Amino acid sequence: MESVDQPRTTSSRPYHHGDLRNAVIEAALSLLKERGVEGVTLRQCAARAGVSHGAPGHHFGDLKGVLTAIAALGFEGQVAHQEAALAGRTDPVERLAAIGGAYVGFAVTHPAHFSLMFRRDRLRTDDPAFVAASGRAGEILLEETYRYIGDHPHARQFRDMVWSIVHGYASLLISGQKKPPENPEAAAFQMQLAFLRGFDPDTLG
Amino acid sequence: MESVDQPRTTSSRPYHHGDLRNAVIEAALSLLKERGVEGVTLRQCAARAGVSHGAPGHHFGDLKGVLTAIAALGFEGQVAHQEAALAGRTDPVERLAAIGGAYVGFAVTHPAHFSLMFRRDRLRTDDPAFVAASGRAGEILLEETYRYIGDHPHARQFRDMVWSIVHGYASLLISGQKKPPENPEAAAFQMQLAFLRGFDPDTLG
DNA sequence: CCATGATCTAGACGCAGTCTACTTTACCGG
DNA sequence: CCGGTAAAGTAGACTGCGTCTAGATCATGG
Repeated sequence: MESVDQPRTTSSRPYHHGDLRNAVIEAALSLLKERGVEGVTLRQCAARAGVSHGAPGHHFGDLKGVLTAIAALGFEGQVAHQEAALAGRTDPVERLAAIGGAYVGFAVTHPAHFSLMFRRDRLRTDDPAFVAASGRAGEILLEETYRYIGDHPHARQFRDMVWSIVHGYASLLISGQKKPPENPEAAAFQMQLAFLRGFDPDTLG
Repeated sequence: MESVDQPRTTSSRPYHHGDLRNAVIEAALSLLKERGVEGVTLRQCAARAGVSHGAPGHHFGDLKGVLTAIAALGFEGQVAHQEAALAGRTDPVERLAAIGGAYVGFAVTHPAHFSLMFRRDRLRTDDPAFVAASGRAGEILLEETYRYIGDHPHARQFRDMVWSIVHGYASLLISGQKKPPENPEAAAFQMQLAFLRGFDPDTLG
């Protein structure tokens, strides 16, 4: 049981790491899971990757660079989770509800990662990879909205309502403001289903 | 134009401040507004209050204590804003929509303060004042929900939907995920109104 | 009037981000 | 094959932070 915070070995380690960028990201992800957003530091990432404290800077510029990179991975993971939840479903209502359920499911399963994704102050929000990943997350919701209500004049407004509900629900659970049910993903799925069945989009305007 | 980060004067300042607790809170609030949550530090609070860097600790224990105190003030301010929005309104639908609008209005007007209120990692969430203030914020929403749908079997579930929508909308605006409309409070009011008019609570269950 | 406790100061410690100068090494054109 | 150049990594310094400690100051009640 060796301490994971120390360099692997001081002897016979090559001067160049070889794949430091990925090693730092790996370290950042483990720190994020174990210690939350504030626990991700450049020096700890360097230690876990077995390099000097300044090394990560050459690949990411600064801490924001690292956090932005793993935030983008967060959006990708969330989208992947959503796409998995869609698999095999054909009913547009169920698909939209499944998207929402997966949104919340990802959030409660990876609370620190989810939080980071919306921590504007800690991210470089104009980073191309981040923009692409977060943009895709919004698109998948819009696509399923169109599948549900077609070319409705207020489709975007409707999407924003759906988005607000699931994002708000996830945020309230994570912040401890609302106590989580046994199965948050299923609860979110049901809530979304209830909303879709009970709400008439033609009311918008 | 003297720097506000420095002690007021080093000469003729009494050894004891007299009202340091309030001075620190005042300093913390200004730092929060100017520099965001991460900009609120014990040392900066001390400097703005004109005392030594260790002095705030005697009144708040640690940084979490200061942040918790101003987070509680945040909930109180939000509730006050909501109650002001209720003034003169009698229609239960409009009242509930106004609560939601004020919820979002407070958030976009005081984004850093709003963010802090839900930053569990930076707060002592079992602090009595914090518990009371945040609890009151949930109650006012529940009260207006009851006024709207009466003693409905799924009143709490309905409240959670309303809460999720406004909280999610506010969060998406603040995190920059959704671009804000001209008047966010009015937009939230309208969205809430649309939701209440278009959604049938009896669908729940 | 004085002792006691609350309040405040000042210094130290460790950890953080970031900057700089320097070392090591990969690689590419000749 | 070789040498120069740029990338990658090291090590130290600097500042700011939270927090702890020992000591100074002062208000207050007995």
